[in-house]
Amino acid sequence: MARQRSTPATPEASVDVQRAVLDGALDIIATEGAEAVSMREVARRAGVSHQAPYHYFGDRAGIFAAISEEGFRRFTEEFRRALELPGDVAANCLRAYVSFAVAHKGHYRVMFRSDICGIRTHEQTMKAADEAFLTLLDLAEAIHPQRDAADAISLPVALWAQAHGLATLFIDGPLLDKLPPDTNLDELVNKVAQLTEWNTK
Amino acid sequence: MARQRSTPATPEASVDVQRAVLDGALDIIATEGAEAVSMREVARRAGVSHQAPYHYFGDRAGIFAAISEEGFRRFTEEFRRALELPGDVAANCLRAYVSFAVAHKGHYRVMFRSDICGIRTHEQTMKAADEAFLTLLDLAEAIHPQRDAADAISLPVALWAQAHGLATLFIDGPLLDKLPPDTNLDELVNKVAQLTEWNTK
DNA sequence: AAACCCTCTTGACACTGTCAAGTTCTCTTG
DNA sequence: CAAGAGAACTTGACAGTGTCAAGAGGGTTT
Repeated sequence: MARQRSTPATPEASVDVQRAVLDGALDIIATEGAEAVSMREVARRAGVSHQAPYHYFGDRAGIFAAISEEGFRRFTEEFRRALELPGDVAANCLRAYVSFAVAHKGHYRVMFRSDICGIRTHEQTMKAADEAFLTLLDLAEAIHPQRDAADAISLPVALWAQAHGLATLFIDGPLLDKLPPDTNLDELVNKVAQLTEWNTK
Repeated sequence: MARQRSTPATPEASVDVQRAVLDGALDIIATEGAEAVSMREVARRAGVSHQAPYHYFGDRAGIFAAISEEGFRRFTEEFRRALELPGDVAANCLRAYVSFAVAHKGHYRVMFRSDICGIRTHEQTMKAADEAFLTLLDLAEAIHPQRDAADAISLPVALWAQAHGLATLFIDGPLLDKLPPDTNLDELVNKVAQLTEWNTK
């Protein structure tokens, strides 16, 4: 009655454990919030001892860092796809951004919480975040290619703020309580996109 | 050597304890993040037993709810002042919004974290949040008074998203790491305000 | 004087993150 | 093919945590 796993120490199984730990954590984050994640609970859900997660992730922050990294990678992928879609690139990207956040609530909730994942100490996570930031610069470039080189940052920041604000308000904020219950979120995002004009004079 | 407080059971002293608990919590939130708040640590900082905070706030979420409520009240006050300033009302309010968030980091970090303060169970906090939301509607009205009654929500949402996004990126996000180190944040907010035009056709 | 409440305190419990020290398997090296 | 190395865990312990329960002491009311 020592253990349930049939092939415990193979590399294949270890990936399973790693994945199970992350999935367990993501599930808790999405349903109960990041605070509710405990090393022992994710270990329990993964069917391993309370110390197994430490082997892969070092500490609690390590789990969040891994989730953050994965989130930024997937985000970059999806955002790049939206960048290449025909039509209004700003609206397409805003939609993609918010869709990602809503669909990957667990990831998104962690991605911008540097307080819990100690991003500065996890190089891979930082690199993934940088990569994501580059796609944002590409969007700004696509919207307004010949803008002032001396102020290359205002438009990306404005774009990011709008998208990030919308996303966090949808996920965590008290916004949803204020909306009429039959509100279509996709439509609302579209309207916000139509409402916004970037003054590129 | 039973206790240090000279007048323990007077109402005046009780306000002190309440305030000390909140201030201790706010200090921790602003410097280390909300996760780092522990009932016992705030009690220790306030110089009371580990159960005293429970008397006033019920549980951990109660402390966050009280902070959130206080935050929304102060926010409403400051935002209303900005609404009545002469000049570009949208720019004034965006500045006021971001200033509030940066100056009251501890409060702001909690105000939009319904996961940790269980806002739905704290009526006073909800009311304060509603009040704040109303000021936002007033801003939308000031920007574009005769807008379509059937879509009264898009512009407030768009405004809120921009301000909230900017604020959270400044406070918690990885944005600051991406900016040139000599960036003036006030100026950046101004530029974003100038860059934005609300398509009110 | 008695009852009562407000403002706390002390004590206990199950649970948490994490350090330390095994244990069991697989894979490489001699 | 034996031996050692290392990966992938496990069990055990510790201090710290949130919170329930049961007071204790003063002020006010009756």
